[in-house]
Amino acid sequence: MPHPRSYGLEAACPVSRSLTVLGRRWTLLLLREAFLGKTRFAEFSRIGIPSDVLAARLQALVDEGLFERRPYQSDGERARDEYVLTDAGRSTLPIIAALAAWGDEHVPSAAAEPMRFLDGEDGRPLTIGFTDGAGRAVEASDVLITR
Amino acid sequence: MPHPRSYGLEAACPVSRSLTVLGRRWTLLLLREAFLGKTRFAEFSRIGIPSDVLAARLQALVDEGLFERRPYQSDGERARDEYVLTDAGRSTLPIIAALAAWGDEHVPSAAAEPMRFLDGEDGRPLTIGFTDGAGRAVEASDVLITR
DNA sequence: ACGCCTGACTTGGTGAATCCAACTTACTGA
DNA sequence: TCAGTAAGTTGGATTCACCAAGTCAGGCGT
Repeated sequence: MPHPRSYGLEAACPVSRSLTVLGRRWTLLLLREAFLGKTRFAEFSRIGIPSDVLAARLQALVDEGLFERRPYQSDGERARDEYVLTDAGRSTLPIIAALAAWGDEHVPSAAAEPMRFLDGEDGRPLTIGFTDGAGRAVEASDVLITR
Repeated sequence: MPHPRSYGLEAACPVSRSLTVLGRRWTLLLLREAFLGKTRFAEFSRIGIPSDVLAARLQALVDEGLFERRPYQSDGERARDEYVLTDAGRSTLPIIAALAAWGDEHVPSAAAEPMRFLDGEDGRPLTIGFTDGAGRAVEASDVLITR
């Protein structure tokens, strides 16, 4: 069973469906590492995840189409696989950004290293938030949710 | 111990700190329900969470300042407590919105009921995404992350 | 007054997910 | 040939989540 103890891929609520794929322990941190450029098993391993769990998560992320497993060879080393983000994987960036913004604001830490998001073309700092149809930002406190 | 088997409230990475508070099973779904207006134990219970886990999560959310527990009495019923979002709790809305958007886009379901976010003043539909300092939207595919 | 009902939990036992240490496999470079 | 490293796998312990059942308090019908 690929998703035991999950909310189900067929749930009506899209938050439940997302969490079925992304909600298990370590999964979102692996995506964060991938956005920071990590691709190999040993690199992901450094965040402290047990190696058996890492193997299981990487397999699941490949199966679900968030990571692509590719043969890789740097010279002088033997061939092995690397894990790179697919389009579906890359499109989780707003989730990572929203988590980072909330953590920076609401869970202070002496060791905090704030995470920054920049425009790829001109390097302007970016923030995550709500925008209307014309591309204008709207304060989160002014937003209503409807099912 | 309030956060066993977590990434730690003192982690340098804000994503890890957020997930220490928000990452356990059911927690983000309880926030979603709160945004949809639910406040009482029995209402939260309807999403399928075991009652012992619900009691533990509500207590943790109150302790961490995301929910406020308030005495509540509707006429003809006895007094009981309701759980309402604090400012810190309300500011998780971008996380919920990002999860909802990804789920709607990447985890299709026959039973899907898309989630909508509206401007509280004029009802315009809103989307979650990156904006620059001037409040203009930037495509997620053009965004760089830096540690 | 008495028992019943409902909401909000608590308890005990079970299974699943995670953790940890140790082991394996495949290749490489000395 | 031998040590070293990357990428796993395996076995056993621990923590977490699940489920059914029980508790407790206040209100209501009779």
